[in-house]
Amino acid sequence: MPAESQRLYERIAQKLANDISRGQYKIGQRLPSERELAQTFSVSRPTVREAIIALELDRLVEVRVGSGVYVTNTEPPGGKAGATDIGPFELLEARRSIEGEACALAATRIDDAQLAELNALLTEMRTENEKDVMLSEDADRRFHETIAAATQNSGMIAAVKMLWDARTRSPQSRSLSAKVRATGVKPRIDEHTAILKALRQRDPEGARAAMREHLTRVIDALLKATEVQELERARQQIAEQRKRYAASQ
Amino acid sequence: MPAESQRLYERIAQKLANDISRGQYKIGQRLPSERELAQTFSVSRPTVREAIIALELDRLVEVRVGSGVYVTNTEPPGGKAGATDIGPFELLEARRSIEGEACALAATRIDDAQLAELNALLTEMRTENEKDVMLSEDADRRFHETIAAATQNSGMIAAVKMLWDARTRSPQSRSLSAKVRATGVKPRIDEHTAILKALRQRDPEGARAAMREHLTRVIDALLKATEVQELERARQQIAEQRKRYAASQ
DNA sequence: TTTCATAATTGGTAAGACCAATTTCCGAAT
DNA sequence: ATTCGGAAATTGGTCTTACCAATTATGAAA
Repeated sequence: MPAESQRLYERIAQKLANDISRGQYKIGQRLPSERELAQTFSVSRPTVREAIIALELDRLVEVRVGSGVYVTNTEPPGGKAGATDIGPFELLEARRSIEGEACALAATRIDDAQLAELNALLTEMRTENEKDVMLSEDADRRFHETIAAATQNSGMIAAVKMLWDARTRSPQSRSLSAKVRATGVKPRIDEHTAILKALRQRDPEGARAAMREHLTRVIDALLKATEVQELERARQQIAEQRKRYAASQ
Repeated sequence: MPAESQRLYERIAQKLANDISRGQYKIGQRLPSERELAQTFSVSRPTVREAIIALELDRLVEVRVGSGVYVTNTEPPGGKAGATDIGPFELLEARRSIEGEACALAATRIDDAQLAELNALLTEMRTENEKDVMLSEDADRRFHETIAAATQNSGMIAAVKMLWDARTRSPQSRSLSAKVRATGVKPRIDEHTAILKALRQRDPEGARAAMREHLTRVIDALLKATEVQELERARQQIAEQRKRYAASQ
């Protein structure tokens, strides 16, 4: 019977997880006792225990000794947490909102060492801008992540990092940024300089504004680039049609 | 020994994980048999099995029936990717910044269905507030996540979700929120109502302000709660000292 | 040496028992 | 009638034993 199937406890765990996400058991509610579950599923208690441990490690349930097993979540956290593919414009809009706030927070807490690092990254971007675009983009990322670090808030740091990771991961964003690069748009030195200046002055509102301004311009550049791209695509399509039309004659 | 300790299988799993990351067992190598492990750790075989299942779910090992348990990784994948433990106050500060912006974005894009859902969640929070705190907290989370969803920006959605997941995951945050619950602080209906009102009016600035106000108040409540907690701890410590002093005479 | 069947090993599961923590509930005291 | 305390029932935690199935090792036969 067990053939090449998955293990018993995995099936039980999946059934229970389904029941939970299906609303059979709601958050805060108690599951049937291990003995009952064992009988219901016609398996032994150890197997039920193994399944419950699996659910517990997925933070779906929480066991309280002597009391029972309680539902704490309706779906596993890892479900699609880090794997979401975020579109380029969504990504930039989110960054404008989130990094704008991060920048405002950073302005009140950044220390001189971090300011110096930002300055160094700025010159790096300036010098690398010409020869190596990849290097310059890396400096760009480190610039933004240093600002996030300056907030001294691991939640903000994680959020910013997540967005940049998503950018790296997303095929759409990668190809788009390649296109933008091809159109000659490079990381904007002056905008980054404005951000650094506001941070130096410990000016939260100014820092936020500078960061939002910067990312707004990036969005605009991207829009323009995709416009060009769209035009190119349309032109090609027309040429295609023309050819077909000509061929059918 | 049984005290308030963690469960046996967790300790065994941790020992094994340590041995693995320590290089005691290298990648591809076979672990001792369940029976041997049971003997060396002086526990029963089911317990060893539970520990191995825990390692398996962390993708540290892979079990092959009839053959043995093999090491596949030297450290859990979630090492510090999404698993960062964010402190309660950091978390709330990050949420104030990020969800504030999310709320402002949502105000311009939220549709009537989502407004209705928010309203439903509000009444749910109100009615469940008295009887079941868990349910009411779940409604709270869904309220905030619905607002994030209303931004129609998967970057913002992912960021907000990440922070709430971090809260669920963090032992610190969990215990702290339990403490706060004990002091009688419940999800604030009126503050949520203010947020909903601003969203209804499609007022970005008002929505942002309402959300920030709400989370600022939560931070204040948490501060107060920890103060009380600290006071209690201090009081107990003094009583302890007094007792010892009296006893030594 | 190669091959193949048998034995030994290993994980998978079942069943039963006992312990400790928790909850429930009923009787006694107020 | 209400409240308080403790016993009993419930529940998860762990151990022990046993047997099955898959895999691997062994060794005898070709």
